[in-house]
Amino acid sequence: MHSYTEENYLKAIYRLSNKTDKGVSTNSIAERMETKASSVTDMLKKLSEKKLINYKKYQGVTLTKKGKQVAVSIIRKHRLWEYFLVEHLNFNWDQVHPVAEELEHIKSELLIERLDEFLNYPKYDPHGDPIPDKEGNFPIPSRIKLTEMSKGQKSVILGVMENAASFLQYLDKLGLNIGTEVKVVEKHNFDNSIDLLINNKQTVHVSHEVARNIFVSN
Amino acid sequence: MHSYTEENYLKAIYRLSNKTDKGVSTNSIAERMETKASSVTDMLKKLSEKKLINYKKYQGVTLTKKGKQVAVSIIRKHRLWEYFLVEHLNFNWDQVHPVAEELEHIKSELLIERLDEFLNYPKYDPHGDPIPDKEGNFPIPSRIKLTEMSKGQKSVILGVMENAASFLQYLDKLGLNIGTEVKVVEKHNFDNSIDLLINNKQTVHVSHEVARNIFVSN
DNA sequence: ATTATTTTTTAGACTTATCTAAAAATATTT
DNA sequence: AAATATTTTTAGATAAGTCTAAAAAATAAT
Repeated sequence: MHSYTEENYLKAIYRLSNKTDKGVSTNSIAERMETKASSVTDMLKKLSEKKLINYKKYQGVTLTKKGKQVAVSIIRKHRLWEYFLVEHLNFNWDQVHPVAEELEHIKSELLIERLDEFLNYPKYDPHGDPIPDKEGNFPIPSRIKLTEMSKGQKSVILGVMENAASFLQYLDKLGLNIGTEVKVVEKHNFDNSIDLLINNKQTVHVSHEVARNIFVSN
Repeated sequence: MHSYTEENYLKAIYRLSNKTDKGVSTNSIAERMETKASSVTDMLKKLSEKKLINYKKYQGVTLTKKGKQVAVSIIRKHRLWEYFLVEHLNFNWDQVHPVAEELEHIKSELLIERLDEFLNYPKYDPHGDPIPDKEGNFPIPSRIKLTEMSKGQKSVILGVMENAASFLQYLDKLGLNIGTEVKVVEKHNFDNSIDLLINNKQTVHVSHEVARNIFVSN
């Protein structure tokens, strides 16, 4: 069907598409895939021939319906496996990504349906990212960035934008996890950092950079 | 580390080694891998350079200690995944092989250790094949072929030698599964077929070809 | 022990995905 | 708008794994 590599390109293009409404540039793909622009161009031609992307030279690319379907199905597999690893094999949330990166390419349809059933159709992965269903529909998330909360407001952490292990470990250290209750005690204008009261117990200080990578319930 | 393809060659050589005490021939590998002898030769050179096999031109190959370790670890992963698929995802025993064939190449050490723990350290896969432990040691099997049973003897089915889906489905139809109690009612000399009483209920007739692919407890 | 057959290896070509270096197109600056 | 800089594409090479066709070695047959 599609090669491991093709699937990874489609996934990368999908992710980048969500950040702009224009076409995705060759360089941005190269950067994300940690490869060279010339390699990207070669692959774009191939994906275009397979009708997985819309591609005109120098114009940037968008996914076709078919391409989007493939991308979403890979993301679905990735997140279901992450959920499995954390819930059943006792992985930490900062350990699952590289393993799921491999598991997401296992081909069997039956496997992923049965896994979904076994896990009881989870809606969010361990990082709080939404898991699309079999038809490719995402659960409607009602969440805002932590930076958008106002002073005195209370909320619950739903997920993160950045999945790097180092970031997740830092959050663990601060005591910030999925489900943690937070209240904005103070917002500092000079650097946009925030003082948070967590679970009505201790207070922690988070930088703007950290806060903008955390989603809370709305 | 080792490529998907290298791992498959090592697995094939390991399996073939168990059938002869001489070195494994190029042609036999080619047949098993459904590839051409010339491709096999190329790969043998590569595996030899990596010290995974002992190879001298025209002589046939054997696995080195290192090569055997890799092969056994792949088999371990394959069988643990098969067990998972049948026990937790409700796969039938004739559906698991192709999926496990992919899953066995997932690299994470932690994954397979945790999976083993989650499954409660099973000793046999759904086909009755022994699962080596982390150190590569197989459980000592005490089993004989169904063809070796004598008239009147009672026993329990422990496993099969042939894993083709069509064969497994045929066994299902006959009512023969892992754990099924069988008693040899009659052995027919002219074609070596056997009449079996299963679970003290119905009697079935199995050909020599079928019987020699079934393992029973000793 | 020579010939014939089978097995195995070599040589050269193809495919997929990658790279470097250079050319072409687009964007930015003055 | 001309010059400069950036982005993207092309051309040609490389590595892994495969293939066909032919050569070399080993085995079997007369």
